[in-house]
Amino acid sequence: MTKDEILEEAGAIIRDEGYDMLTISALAQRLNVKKASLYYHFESKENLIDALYVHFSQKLAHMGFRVDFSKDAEEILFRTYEHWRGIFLSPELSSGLSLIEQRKEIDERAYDIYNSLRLMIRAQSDAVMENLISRNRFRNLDSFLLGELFASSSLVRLQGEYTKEDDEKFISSFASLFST
Amino acid sequence: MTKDEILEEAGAIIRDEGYDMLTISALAQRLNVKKASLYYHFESKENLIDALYVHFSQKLAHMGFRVDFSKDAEEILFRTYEHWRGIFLSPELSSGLSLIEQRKEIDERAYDIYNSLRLMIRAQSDAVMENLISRNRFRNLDSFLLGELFASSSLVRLQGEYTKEDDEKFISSFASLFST
Amino acid sequence: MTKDEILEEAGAIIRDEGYDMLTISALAQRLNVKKASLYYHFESKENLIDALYVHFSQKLAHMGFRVDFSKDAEEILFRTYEHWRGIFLSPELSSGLSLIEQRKEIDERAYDIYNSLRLMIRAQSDAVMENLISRNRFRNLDSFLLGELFASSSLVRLQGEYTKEDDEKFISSFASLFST
Amino acid sequence: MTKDEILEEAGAIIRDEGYDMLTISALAQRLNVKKASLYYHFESKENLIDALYVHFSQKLAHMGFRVDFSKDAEEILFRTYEHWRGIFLSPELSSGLSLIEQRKEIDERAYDIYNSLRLMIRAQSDAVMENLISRNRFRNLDSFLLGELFASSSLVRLQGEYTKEDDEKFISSFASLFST
DNA sequence: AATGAATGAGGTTTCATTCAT
DNA sequence: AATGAATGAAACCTCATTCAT
Repeated sequence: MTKDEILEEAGAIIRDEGYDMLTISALAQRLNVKKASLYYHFESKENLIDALYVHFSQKLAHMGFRVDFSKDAEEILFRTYEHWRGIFLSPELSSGLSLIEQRKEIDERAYDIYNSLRLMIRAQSDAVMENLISRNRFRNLDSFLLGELFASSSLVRLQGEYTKEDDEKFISSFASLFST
Repeated sequence: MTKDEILEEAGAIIRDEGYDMLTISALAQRLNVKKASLYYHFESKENLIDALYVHFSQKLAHMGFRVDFSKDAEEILFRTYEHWRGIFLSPELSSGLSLIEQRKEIDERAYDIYNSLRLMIRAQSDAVMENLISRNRFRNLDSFLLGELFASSSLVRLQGEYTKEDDEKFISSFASLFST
Repeated sequence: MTKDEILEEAGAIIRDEGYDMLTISALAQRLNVKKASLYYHFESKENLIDALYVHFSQKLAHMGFRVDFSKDAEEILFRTYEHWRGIFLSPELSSGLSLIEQRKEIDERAYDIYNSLRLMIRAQSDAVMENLISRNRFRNLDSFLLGELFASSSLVRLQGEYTKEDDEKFISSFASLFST
Repeated sequence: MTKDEILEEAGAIIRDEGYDMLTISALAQRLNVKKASLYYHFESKENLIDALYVHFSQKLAHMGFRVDFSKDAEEILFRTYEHWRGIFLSPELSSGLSLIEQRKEIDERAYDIYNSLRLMIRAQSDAVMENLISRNRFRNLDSFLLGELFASSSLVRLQGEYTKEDDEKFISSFASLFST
């Protein structure tokens, strides 16, 4: 049993059953290990949770963002959205996001990560808008405003339950709204 | 001590310290009452939490929405946003929102309320957009799309830490982007 | 079950089995009570131990000292010694003394009580010597020195295992050594 | 790491933090070694504690007692006292004494050592008194009683916090009290 | 309407110990 | 000679709950 395996399982509990259900007992049981064994790897539960934040934080930081800007506007928006969707739905990251979501109002560590994720998405959205405008695919509008509109709408969609079709319709509408 | 006082204090704990810190002991202590006394008012903790959801749900339902559509577009958007802001920041509702936020991925009751709040905001946003378009204050665009853009951006803003000035700048930009 | 009963039993464990054997589990078992019940009466184990020191301290303070100085020297010394013996052997106080003995080098609370007990005995010893000298029953010697000799010898005896006969022989020898 | 180093450190824990704080974990930590390593040197904790008693016992046995009886009474008493003081204050022995002190009422091994130490001091005290009397430096009094008085007073002093000056004053008073 | 007293279950953590390496 | 990894038992403590008063 490695630290990472423990963290992965801890994340799964938080995602599936809620932060308050993450107990050392439950964690040990799911890992087929005795409670005391966990204390060989982590000094305390608090310590483990801390590692959980760091773990997720690092994974997030490793999510590179590359978009092929030679495609048309709708395609670019779609790929951007898909990139973010990949973050929110990846089994690797979903548990971290669930932790953040549940704790962001309570725990500063969670809030900080939540914030930096939000800012990252916003920055990428802004960059895409600027590019689309500079390449004349979008009309010459306030790229900062478009960035916020696209980022926020995407964020809300990613946290809700939308069908892929509906997402596509939204992106297509968004693209045509601002296209040249 | 009334049921409402208990619920209010329970909400405060959830908002200030987190859902997992809502314990009968903590609640009793904050109310200067003995633990056993709480069982006179609520059959169980589960019961109390249930009442908490109902309590918040009812308060939400009582938030009427009236906008004076004779004003100009920016003013209408601003008042709409302020209405939502009132919900998110009111001391009465903030603890309920915190509960919803923390539990919406775990507890169906929370998810349902979260969803209906989201849909309510969305519906109001749509209605405003339709009205602005029908009154020729906004160009004849897809009201459903504009509704989503405004609602989502507002939602994200309301959950983050934006200054009033920044909010105003956003609304003004939004208005001028789609104005006739 | 009262606080005093708990403290009494806790003292018994310390006396009979040692300070390190005073556990909440053992205590509950001896009291025919569940562990959790003890936490209704004391916030924590530390808290309970604190109460134990106070409990013993108060009992000590209530030990009045009265000697009839009309008797002869040997009788007075003997009664004084018996008074101290009463402290060390009384079932009520013995457990407290055992706690003090075991912890006086480690725990300041214990050291303070130990010290005040030692000083009390010394002060009574001094007073007896002064009286015996002033009444011409003892020769005109350094009462302060005699006080220390009698107090120290008594203290050592009370902590060891001496027979009553041996104690009496000691006191009689001591009396005749300094008598007029 | 040798057995002796382990015992030394174990003694230090007992002296500084108390018998109940002597744990394998704490011991390993202070020795910058992993817990499991200690089991290479000692079969069990009980075993180690046993060794601790033996260790101390042997050290005690090696404390030779020699006094130059050609000196005057005060000097002889002083040297005797200093010899005992050396035992109680030596860094080598202090931790063993602390162990004995804490456990003498609980653990027979501790009680036996405590007793033999007490008897050794008493025997030495008696011998000194006999010698002083036989050499006419002390009056012809009950050497057995004087032995007890000096031994007990010294013992109490050595366990308390007396200044060197005060000790000297006591010895000088004691000497003049019984001198020819 | 409130509480004193108790409890079973389960929480986090520490303990001494083992064993393969 | 030492350690990484694990564990059963037991430590302290908190939880929601009950019930007679």
